[in-house]
Amino acid sequence: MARVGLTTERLVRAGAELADEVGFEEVTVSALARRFGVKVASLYSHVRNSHDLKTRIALLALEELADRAADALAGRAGKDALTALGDVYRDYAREHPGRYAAAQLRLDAETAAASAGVRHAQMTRALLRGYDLTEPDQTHAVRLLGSVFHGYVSLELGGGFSHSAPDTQETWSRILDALDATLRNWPAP
Amino acid sequence: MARVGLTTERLVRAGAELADEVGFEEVTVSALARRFGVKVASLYSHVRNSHDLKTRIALLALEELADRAADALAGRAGKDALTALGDVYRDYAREHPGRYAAAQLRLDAETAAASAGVRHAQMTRALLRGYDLTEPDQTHAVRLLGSVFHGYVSLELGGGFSHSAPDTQETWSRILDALDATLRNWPAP
DNA sequence: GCGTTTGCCTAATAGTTTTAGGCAAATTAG
DNA sequence: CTAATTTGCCTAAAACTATTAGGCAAACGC
Repeated sequence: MARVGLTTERLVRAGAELADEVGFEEVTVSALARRFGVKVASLYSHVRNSHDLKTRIALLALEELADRAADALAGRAGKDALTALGDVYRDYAREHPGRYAAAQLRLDAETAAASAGVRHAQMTRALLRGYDLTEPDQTHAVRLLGSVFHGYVSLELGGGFSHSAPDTQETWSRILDALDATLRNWPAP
Repeated sequence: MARVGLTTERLVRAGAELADEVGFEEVTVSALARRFGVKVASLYSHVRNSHDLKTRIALLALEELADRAADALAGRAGKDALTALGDVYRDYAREHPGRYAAAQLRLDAETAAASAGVRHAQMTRALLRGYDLTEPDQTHAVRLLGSVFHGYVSLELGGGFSHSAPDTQETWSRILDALDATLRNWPAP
């Protein structure tokens, strides 16, 4: 029988593409097998099960996102960095909605700790060094940024701001302005 | 054969409970039939299909949430109202994680327009009357609030802020403070 | 070439979704 | 109060997904 050359790597990569095309929910072992023209059972030598496959796609997305973030943040500080980081999340979600959804998958504590998720937290903290925040306010601010970025991106992607004026780009800019102002002038408790 | 007394209403309500117990993802026609002690096919007289069931659960959650919000906002203004609304979302998500997840389901435009989703937007706008914002800033602010509330709640629920100091209640308070300050002092473009 | 590893296969089991058609219980009518 | 009708839940069946066990042949190491 002709061998297609399946590897875990190729499966995960194809799974990520599939997610972007049809949605992360629809990524299934069967669909992936179909895409490679092999039988479903053949995938089970390369991924443990469906959950394992999805987890690996999530980890891939988290890494790609962290790589982009690191790139975008290099040499930037203050509002410039804030905008760059926000844009990384927003652009990634728009370019790769399936991967972005995958990145939202709940990982168990151990997997999460070994994932690129920690880099994300570190980079957000690094960004905040451009503002004048000390603990515990820095942590509060990390969480605020995470909330706004994730919340905005997922609402926009889900059509929550659908087709109504003013356009979403304008809102996004104004939200970044507002965030910058908030961080520069963090209110006392 | 003994009749159990299935109705669409009862199915949706039980589906919502099931969602809170095992997660919205795991709400399945089969599981619901099991819960009622009837055969799977019997449910198809009351809900069109699996997607219909999930949609109805989502609509229920949106309504419950809107009712709570209306209650909480009555007689409040300014930061008081802001805190009350934020707490409604956060508390609801903590009490009913499955329903909250359901409320995030992507509805098609028509269904969304007929849902309690529009009440949510209206209430947020009403809240903003306590601040000095005019269009289009008001819309930007509606979107900001939606992003922060949804983003924070879903990250907290997903364990994104897991078990690290400072505790999430403190962060939540500080985020509400920051939002209030931002709205009182909305930055010019 | 020969043996070993490994990749993909067939076969089988189990669970979910959905449709079609049937019988009996509940409801309405005469 | 029986008879007719509606309705509720059932059985049966097809299609798809997930997963495991075991087999054969291709690729590789010598």
